[in-house]
Amino acid sequence: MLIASWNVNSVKARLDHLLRWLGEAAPDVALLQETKCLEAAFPREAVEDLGYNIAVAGQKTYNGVAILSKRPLEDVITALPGDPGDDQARYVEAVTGGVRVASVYVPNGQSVGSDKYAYKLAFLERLNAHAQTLLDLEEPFVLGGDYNVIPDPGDVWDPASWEGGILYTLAERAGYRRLLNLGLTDAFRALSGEIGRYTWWDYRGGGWTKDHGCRIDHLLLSPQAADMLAESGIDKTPRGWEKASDHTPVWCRLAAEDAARAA
DNA sequence: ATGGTTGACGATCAA
Repeated sequence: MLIASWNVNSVKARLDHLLRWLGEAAPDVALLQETKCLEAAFPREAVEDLGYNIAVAGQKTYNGVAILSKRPLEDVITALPGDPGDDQARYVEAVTGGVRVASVYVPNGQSVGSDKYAYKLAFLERLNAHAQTLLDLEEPFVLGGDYNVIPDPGDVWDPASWEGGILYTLAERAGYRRLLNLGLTDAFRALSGEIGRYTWWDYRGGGWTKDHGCRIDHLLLSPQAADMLAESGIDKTPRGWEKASDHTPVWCRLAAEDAARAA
């Protein structure tokens, strides 16, 4: 089972890229972030024509997440538990092919100390609480998405210049690290010790051309999913396409025989 | 140069 995550930065602006990538990479499950449209405006038909079922948490202009799966989607929830007053579309979860998956768009946080920064840290705490609830089920699950957190110095092109800045403060990294401490596995890091592998390059300042990037998109696996982890990687290809998203897909493969057993 | 670029939307806001 091939599971991928991609912040598309507008599903409508990126529809041709999305369809091309779905055709070429052919993930069984695709977790999308920053779709930037209401559920009714999601290009459902074009995606369904490629054989995908769809679950959406939509919002106009900002945020928006989706799950695409070649298998049926069950037990869909469209908000991260823990704050009924939170109306931002940043979380959708479903069970598909015997694996629970979630598409997560952690807030960017804008600037350290801002209201948005506080919201980001609170969101990470809620994600920790929900992850613990899911861990108690002792089932395979994958929480994939744009975490907007650089975990370690090897995950950013110039750690010294990023020190203490947004995406890389000790508080953000601690909020992310607590997820690992609960028992989740970073699929990429579990199989690769490579530093300098990135998933996001800022549009500003020619980041892509200079490879000034950060690794902020992650697939976090429950122990039962990590036991099936066979392969993982970062697919830089779509970032090089004309009018690209500023993010590129990350993916992992869970061993088919074990995934079938779990189903 | 408190900078740079992109998307949604239609003046700025968010990233």
